[in-house]
Amino acid sequence: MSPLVKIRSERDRMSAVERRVGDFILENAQLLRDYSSQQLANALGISQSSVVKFTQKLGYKGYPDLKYSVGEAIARADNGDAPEAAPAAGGPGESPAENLWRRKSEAEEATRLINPPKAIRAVARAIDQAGRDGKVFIIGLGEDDIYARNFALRLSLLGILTVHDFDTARMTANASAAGAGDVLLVFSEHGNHPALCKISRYFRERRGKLISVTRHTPNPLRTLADLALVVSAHDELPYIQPLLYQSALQHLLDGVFVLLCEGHDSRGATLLANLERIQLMLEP
Amino acid sequence: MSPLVKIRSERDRMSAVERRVGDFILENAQLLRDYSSQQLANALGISQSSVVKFTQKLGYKGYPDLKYSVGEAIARADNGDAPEAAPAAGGPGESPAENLWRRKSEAEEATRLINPPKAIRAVARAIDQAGRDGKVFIIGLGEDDIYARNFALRLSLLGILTVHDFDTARMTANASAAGAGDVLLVFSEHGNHPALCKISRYFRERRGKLISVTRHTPNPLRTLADLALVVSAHDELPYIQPLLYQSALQHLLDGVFVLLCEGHDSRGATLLANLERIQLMLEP
DNA sequence: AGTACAAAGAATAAATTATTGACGCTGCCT
DNA sequence: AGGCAGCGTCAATAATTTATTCTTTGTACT
Repeated sequence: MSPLVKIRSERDRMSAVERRVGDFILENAQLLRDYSSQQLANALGISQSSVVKFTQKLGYKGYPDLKYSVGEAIARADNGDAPEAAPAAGGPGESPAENLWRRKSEAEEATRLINPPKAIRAVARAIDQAGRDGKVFIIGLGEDDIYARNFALRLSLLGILTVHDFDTARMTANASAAGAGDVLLVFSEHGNHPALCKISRYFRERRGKLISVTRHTPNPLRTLADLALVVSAHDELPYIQPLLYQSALQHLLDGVFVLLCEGHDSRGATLLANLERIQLMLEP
Repeated sequence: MSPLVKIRSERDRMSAVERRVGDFILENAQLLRDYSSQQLANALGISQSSVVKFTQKLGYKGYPDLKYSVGEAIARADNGDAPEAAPAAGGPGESPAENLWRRKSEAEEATRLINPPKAIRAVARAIDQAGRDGKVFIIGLGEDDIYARNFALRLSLLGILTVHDFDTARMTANASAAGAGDVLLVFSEHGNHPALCKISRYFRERRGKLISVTRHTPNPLRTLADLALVVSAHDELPYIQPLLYQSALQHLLDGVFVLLCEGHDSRGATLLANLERIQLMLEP
């Protein structure tokens, strides 16, 4: 039980000196942090031993024990978010860094909301499957290439064969090698690049599984896809929005990645081995 | 600032004994309540004075001060209401997604802690300057290439001329074209790739400004650099740690990027124009 | 090799905390 | 009224805990 509540409840049964101690703590709980039992006694003009006895009567082992509990109580009272609650929605005192962080969190949460765990698991399963009996194709253009490249690297570290392209010509060529059991991951923020759509359609004709990663808008690519991951990220500032998009997308992909890792021990082992090998190569 | 986060953020820089103390506290924070500094020392088989020094290095007045802060942190963590129902951080009731999100936040916060705003501003200024009267060279190998590439793209969108390489040969060649007023951004998680160090040294000889982006460890690259950005991210799971690293690093770079954008209206205009042009190109 | 420096521990000083015993007060019983 | 039991307070002091100093050890850098 909170020491503050305890003090209040016992207050009536206390002696005069004890009551003074109790009242002081109730009113100056936050000061207690820097008070020794002696200082507290001085502040009240009483003896140090009275302070200690007070704490013991309340059931604590001694003064430091009570002090610790009061600290907990205070921390619990201002429910942790004091630093966050104050500069809440775009307050003026908010630093740019904190603001950015908050916006990112919002985007990530929004994105998490529109991608049910079921969908994410389905994507992970599909990729896992393709990693066993097939290939994983990945494509993204422009900025999307960055995300595609990133994810492709992660997958190869897991021992999943990935074919990563960043132009439509090559991917068109590669796609002709695709068949059932393969997966194509298309990264396209707006989901309406004609060439990508064309490739996607072609890929589906060859009975491959299509996974799209786009904004949460109605768009042709997403419509084509067997499985669709969608991202939500908005900001009025043109230089902020891409950051949010990336963050939310990254978080989404990380979720898939973790599922892949946790699915099978063998994957984890492969990853570890690969990481070590790379480490060695980079630090001779 | 939560002592637990602080410990995590400093972990890289700690000596072996200090790290043991830190890890013990991170793992047994709730036990600390009943431990004196001597008992803690015994539990770890080290001297009591080492424990005290540990607390002081972290910026606390002494052991009791740290202990009090840890108490607060724990109290804040289990949000006051459900004392036992919701077990502390990392409990089994927590979904993987939420857990990952929390770990990321911690890494980002720790990273923010160890990079003072002043340092970030200095980096932004240096890049901005180079964007006007010079060139910005960027290099990263392996996974670091992803981050380097990402940032390079962002810079070019801002109208800053960037030379991005992902192998040492090319960069070596390019570096010979460097001079005063130029900036080299080196991405290297562990900061001890010999070739990168060599290039960096060479670049500095040519009077260019060197900016390193590494883990928060003492490492050669960071030592060489005029300006150093550092990242803190840890997890016992080998497949989680890279995600945290990336997240924290990304957040750091985003901070720089935002500063660059906000510094001058002209940059914002360039960005806008570029985004539009790209948009058109991708969606004819 | 030699020096400089940092880190850890042992010893010890300082501080804080807990206990003891003395003193005084109040209330109550004879 | 006198005396005594019980409680509360405090000063003194014992015990514990914490902080500092100093020495040793190991390590990195000439």
